[in-house]
Amino acid sequence: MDHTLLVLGLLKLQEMHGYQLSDLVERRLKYLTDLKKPTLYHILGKLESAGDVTKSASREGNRPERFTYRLTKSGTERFEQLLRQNLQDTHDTYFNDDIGMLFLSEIPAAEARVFLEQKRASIKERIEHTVDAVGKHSVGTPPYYTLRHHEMHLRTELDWLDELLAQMKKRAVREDILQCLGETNAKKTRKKK
Amino acid sequence: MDHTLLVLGLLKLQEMHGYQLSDLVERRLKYLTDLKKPTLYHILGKLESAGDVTKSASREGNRPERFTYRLTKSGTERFEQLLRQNLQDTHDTYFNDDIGMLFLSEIPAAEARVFLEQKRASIKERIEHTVDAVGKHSVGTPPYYTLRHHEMHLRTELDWLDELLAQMKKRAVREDILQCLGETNAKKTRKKK
DNA sequence: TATAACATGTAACAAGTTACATGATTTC
DNA sequence: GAAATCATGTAACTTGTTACATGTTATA
Repeated sequence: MDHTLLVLGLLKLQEMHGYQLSDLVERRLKYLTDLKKPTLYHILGKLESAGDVTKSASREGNRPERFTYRLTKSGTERFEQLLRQNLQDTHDTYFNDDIGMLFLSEIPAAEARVFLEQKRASIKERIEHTVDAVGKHSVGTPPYYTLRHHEMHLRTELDWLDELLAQMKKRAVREDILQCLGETNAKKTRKKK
Repeated sequence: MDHTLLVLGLLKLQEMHGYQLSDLVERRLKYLTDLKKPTLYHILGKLESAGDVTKSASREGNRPERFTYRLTKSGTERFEQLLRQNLQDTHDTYFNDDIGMLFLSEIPAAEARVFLEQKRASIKERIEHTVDAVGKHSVGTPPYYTLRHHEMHLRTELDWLDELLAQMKKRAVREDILQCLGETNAKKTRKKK
């Protein structure tokens, strides 16, 4: 994940201290990434030693000291470069669910159905939360678009599960995974080039 | 990613040597994960010292030695436990694209449109490849379901990009990202609990 | 005869996680 | 007076990546 880009981008919008950044990510952007506090502080430390951000201390009363991070010129350049890179790259997305699904025929069909139904219910719940969040944003803002993105993929997840469950009612999931995956034991068929 | 589950599962289907496993993953399952050879050998090493697989050497002629890995009883148990865990867990999926999208208004609209059009083209290509691959599998096999899953998400990606591009023609992407994300600078509104 | 495929790894590094450590202030 | 929130980090660990190292055999 492009955590460095995220941190640079947020600091470009506004200077912030670490906790504030972390809070923003954990509350408002948790559908985007799961950046943990120690990872964030680690990134901030690296950005600082690279000269992309500056750190200035301030204290209110007797509270712990706060360090406000501010983008430097080099940080702004770095941000723009990483942003263009991110927008140009094609990112593969992998679903951890698929790994389990690949071996679905290794457990009894009845048990599998229970798991899938549970998954379905939990996705339905998430969709509702996401729809609520989308409704709070006005069309045309970047957070709206990314939230909408998230919502669309959750709906696809639901559609896929429904397709799978419907087909499981008609036929069992077949067990010959390896054969389906093609020749693996036999000498590979040379690709005629 | 649940790479350990994947390796255990494949070895449960058939004993294999490292290169064979790696080849299978890279050729047939590259839509599922991007497991690299050194990572695979590392996982095999750990499984071996945990007693989940056994390693037996064999040699054909003067070729480099091959080590065939075979699941042990404890490995089979471990597999079943990890599989049930995977099927029950709700996995968050994050899209690296979203991080760039969040800052779309930080570059000129015309440039952004070019990037998005490129992304659209590359996704269209992938869909075609995936449809081809789906067609080669028969319905009811696990690889069919996971490939179909992949295809559906790619189509959603295309739909989303089209929605975004259509709206960008009507209105500019707004720049007030922080305001959209809510109060960050002001004292947080305490949630009334 | 060169390159692709077969076959296995190590070493150094980068990224990220979990648990721990510390201490103040505000709200219930 | 306890719990949540504010605020910052470190240390140890896990996971994964890139580059390197080595050598054989089959195909173009």
